[in-house]
Amino acid sequence: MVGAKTGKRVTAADVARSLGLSRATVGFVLNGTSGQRISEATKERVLAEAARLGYRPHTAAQALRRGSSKLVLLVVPDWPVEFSVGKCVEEASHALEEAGYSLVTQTRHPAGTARPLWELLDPEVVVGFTPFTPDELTAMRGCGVTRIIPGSMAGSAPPDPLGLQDGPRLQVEHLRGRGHTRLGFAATADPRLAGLVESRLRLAQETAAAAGLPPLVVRHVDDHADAAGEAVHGWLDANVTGVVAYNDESAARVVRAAVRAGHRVPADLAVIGHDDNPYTALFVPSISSIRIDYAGLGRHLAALALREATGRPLPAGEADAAATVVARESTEPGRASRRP
Amino acid sequence: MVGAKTGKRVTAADVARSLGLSRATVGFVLNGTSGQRISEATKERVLAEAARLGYRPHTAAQALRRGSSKLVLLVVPDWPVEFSVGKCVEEASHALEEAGYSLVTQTRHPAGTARPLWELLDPEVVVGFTPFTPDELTAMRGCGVTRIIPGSMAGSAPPDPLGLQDGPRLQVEHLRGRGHTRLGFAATADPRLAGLVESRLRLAQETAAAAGLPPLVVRHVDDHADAAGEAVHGWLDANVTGVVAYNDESAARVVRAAVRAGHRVPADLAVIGHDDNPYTALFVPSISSIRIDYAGLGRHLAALALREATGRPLPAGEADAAATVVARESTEPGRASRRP
DNA sequence: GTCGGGAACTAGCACGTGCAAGCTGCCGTT
DNA sequence: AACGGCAGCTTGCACGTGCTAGTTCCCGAC
Repeated sequence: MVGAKTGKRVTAADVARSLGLSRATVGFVLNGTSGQRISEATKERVLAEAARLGYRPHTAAQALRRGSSKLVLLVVPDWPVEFSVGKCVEEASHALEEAGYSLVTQTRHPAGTARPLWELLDPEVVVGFTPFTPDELTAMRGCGVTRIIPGSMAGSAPPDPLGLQDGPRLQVEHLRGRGHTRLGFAATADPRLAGLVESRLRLAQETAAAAGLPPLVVRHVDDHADAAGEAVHGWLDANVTGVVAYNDESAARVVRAAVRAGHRVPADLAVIGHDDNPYTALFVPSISSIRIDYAGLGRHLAALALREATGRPLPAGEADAAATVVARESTEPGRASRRP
Repeated sequence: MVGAKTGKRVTAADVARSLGLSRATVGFVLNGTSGQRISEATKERVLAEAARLGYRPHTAAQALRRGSSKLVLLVVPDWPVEFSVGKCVEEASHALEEAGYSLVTQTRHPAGTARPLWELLDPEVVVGFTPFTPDELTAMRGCGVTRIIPGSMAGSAPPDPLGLQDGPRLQVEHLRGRGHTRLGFAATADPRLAGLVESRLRLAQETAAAAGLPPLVVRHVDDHADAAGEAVHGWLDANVTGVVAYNDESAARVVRAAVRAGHRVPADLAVIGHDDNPYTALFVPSISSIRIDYAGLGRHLAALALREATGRPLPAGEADAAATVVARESTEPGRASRRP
């Protein structure tokens, strides 16, 4: 920290000069370059002096010299980002750090007026929570970004390697396992979430179709004051007994409307949410949900990025437990189907 | 885009070689360097060829050469980040872009295991939504970051230049203007929000004290199932007639509990929230709140950062309208104070 | 003719780093 | 004594850019 006084940056040359060594030696020690013969005494002197002067490698110079920025860019959608996503990011950057990489996140805005960060950070890998549009892909390629996750749709790789598609599948299978065959889907009308709603609905429909169930009856639960009440009414009229909700908030709207209308949850209508919002456990009845293992997802994302950047293979058996069902009262099987 | 085929980066030297010019000329044209005599024809040729080859300046090389990264780092707290904060970021990065700067955001995690970005991006300015801890400040200084907003507490500058402190002040003044003198404060028990709750409460208490009002009666509204109900009861027992809520969710809990207990809002208890969540308008009664002009806040942050980085002064009269009261039914004055 | 002067452009350094290739002793072997 | 080998270091280039200090060339003035 001594050099900090001057305001000038402390370079490796400063360390070398201060010790009467050459810059190369200092570089070898600081990088731990293999195939070099440096005496233990010199190594220690260099490290001590670097610490004393408060040396910090100049990232730009490193990036220039080695041609790679050691950066991974994570593009986060413009959803209401809950704590859990933060956890995912935290975990991912921690895992990347161990490999010498750093994570920068950018929120993708619908307006999209701001210049994307991949233009100026030239990251080695760009990771998106959701697939990129063709426009974005060509833009990235034009900026020299070649490693992109999820990969181009040209390959036959599954479009969603992040385990996010497991949620809707688990919701449907959970209800089916509880004996429900006619299902509803509770959607939100928030336009900002339209893409995600669409995506989750599609996955749910696919799962239902694959299981031989009829298509889910879709209702919006928040486009006007009593939307949820009408939705519940509509579902019961259509003999729907189980509702897959877009997320926990939608699920809560359904549960509240059903209870207020004098129906029993889950006896008349079972409901399962998504995201395992802390509040779901507090409801009466408590609401079943899908818990995403965001920490695990973060590690998985980091592993994917590292494989892309360094070629190191994925650690085995990590991605499977990304989503799990948290069964609570709102889908409890034991409750007899009776009206008060 | 022609050069993109090779996979190699297109440099200014490539453009120069392709035109039979020197690299310096190309540099002058691309940077619009003043004090240089370049013929109009050459300028056009250079620009056209650069575009044709898909030239993109190497950011790391630029940063190395000019010694500045043209980056501004925005440190966002680990709150549940709503859409509105995204809007703020979007607006700020747009404003910075016009000055040639770019915005990178980092979410500050409580665990803090990940290495902070200011170490490796060396941004010219670091902007925080909330003041930095002394530890963070010294860490930044050690990394060569000298321009920090909010500035060090050593100076007597107001600790919150971001206009965020206006919210609690406006809440108290709004209720006082409606004739309420004994006020309550509805806090959340979420430990992750403790710092922010503390901050808003302190500002509210200061405003109340300055206005000659007694201290606000603080109650948590979500630390157990009927916390809000008990809070309402407690407030009414203490002759509280107006409640300042930490945020809109707290406000909603208070309103719901009050209505369920048969009280009138706002006649028996007026409530004002904070953040102007879209749902507040949908409640019955609709809930008054504080609207933060996030777009304006973003522009203000950008202006602050630019002043710090370039010395250009702040555009006048921007920061004043950061927070405004949105008056709705939950604080409506006309409703006579009567019980049914 | 030559000479000043300006328009138009170029040579080349510096930024801080990573690393390939080379250089200097010293020691053991023949 | 000559020599090979090796530990331990150094010299020096390259990365792509911004910019200062030139250089060349042409044209008009004397």
